[in-house]
Amino acid sequence: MTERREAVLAAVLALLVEKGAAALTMTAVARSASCSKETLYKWFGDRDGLLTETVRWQASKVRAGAYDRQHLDAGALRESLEGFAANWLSVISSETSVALNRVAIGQAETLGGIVLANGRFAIGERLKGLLLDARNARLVAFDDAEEAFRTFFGLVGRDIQIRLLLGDRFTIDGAAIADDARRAVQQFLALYGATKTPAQAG
Amino acid sequence: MTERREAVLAAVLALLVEKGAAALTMTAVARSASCSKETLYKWFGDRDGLLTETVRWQASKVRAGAYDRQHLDAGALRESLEGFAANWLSVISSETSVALNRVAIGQAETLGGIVLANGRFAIGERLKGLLLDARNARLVAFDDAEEAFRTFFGLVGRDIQIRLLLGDRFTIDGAAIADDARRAVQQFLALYGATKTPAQAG
DNA sequence: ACCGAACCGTAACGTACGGTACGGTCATAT
DNA sequence: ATATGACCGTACCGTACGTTACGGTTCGGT
Repeated sequence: MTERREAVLAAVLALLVEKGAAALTMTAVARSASCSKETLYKWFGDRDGLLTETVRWQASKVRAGAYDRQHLDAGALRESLEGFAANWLSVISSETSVALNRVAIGQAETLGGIVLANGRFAIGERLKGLLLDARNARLVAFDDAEEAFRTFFGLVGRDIQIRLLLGDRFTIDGAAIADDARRAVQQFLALYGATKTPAQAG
Repeated sequence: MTERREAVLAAVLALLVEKGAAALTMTAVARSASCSKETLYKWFGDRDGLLTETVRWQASKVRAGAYDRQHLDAGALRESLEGFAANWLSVISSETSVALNRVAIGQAETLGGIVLANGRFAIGERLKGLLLDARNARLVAFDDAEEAFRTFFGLVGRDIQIRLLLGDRFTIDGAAIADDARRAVQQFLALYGATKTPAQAG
């Protein structure tokens, strides 16, 4: 991935965020990236290839949220879960993510799988690892890690992503994300925590 | 709303579900509905009007899930919540809803608001009514009905809608919906129920 | 100095689609 | 019987966009 290539993809992303998918014409990309259309086609094949490359590139930047596998006690678990939750919330509420998910949904056949693999399923695998470790440490109890993760996913994301995708003006700043993450983890541990925590939440 | 009009909107919906938004050309609609393009433009103004009308029409069909306000005890509450949950799950997992949400997301400026108003916010208002009644009856405890509803929303929907929107092949039959609804309500009541229910779930 | 590759800017091409126009048909009303 | 109007099918128009082609420029290698 050369630097010039990344500049082009960054231009695609910027256009997507600012003007929406409809305005993302090859001409607009070429002008915005100060490159010729011929170069775009030589590098990316066609419009679909350019979009695919952009989605992949952005997805590769989102990777984050590994947790510390050492000494997993209740506090470390909570902290790791909150880290996952806050990171995930900041991703899905970012303008970039919203714009990219919009185009991926518009071309679910070709792009949806990429976004799913790098988003929902990537975080699922990482989080399930944490959950299984936590279960081994008798910190949580569940039968099915996948189901436990899906509940966590729901408690964290709630209605945020669909509202943003559907155009609801909706700003959520860092403090709100931190609060949301804490609440979601609190609720998750109330449901799955092996140590009895008060069921009251919200 | 005349019958012929509905037939046209039904054709739009069918095209949307079968072929996707990209194949939804005015010519295709006219052919599929066995009407002329001129009629389409006379009736609906332009393509956007046709889409808007279709979204509105479908939204008007989704209204459901009023609950029985009489004698709200723990059993009736659980039953009503499960009814909401199952209804909501069946809606968002239907091919029609997926297709319609896809186009609405693709045109979030014009269509997203309609879908939000008739989906997320409509069910929110109805469910908050139930939750407030339940709180009056000392069946649940929360400070903010909106927040409680959003948690319910997350526990019910989890990752289903985003996965379907992004093209994940994902069938969920009536039995699975019923199971999911029961689990979600169980978890919700574990978090918000005033009567102490076992926090164990999943 | 010169070559070739890569690239830029722009023009051009083909096509597909939104929107309009028009002739023909059928039903209803007078 | 005839007129009116709604509607169908199709042809047509203008435009926008994906894609290709081409002339000019820059730049590293020899």
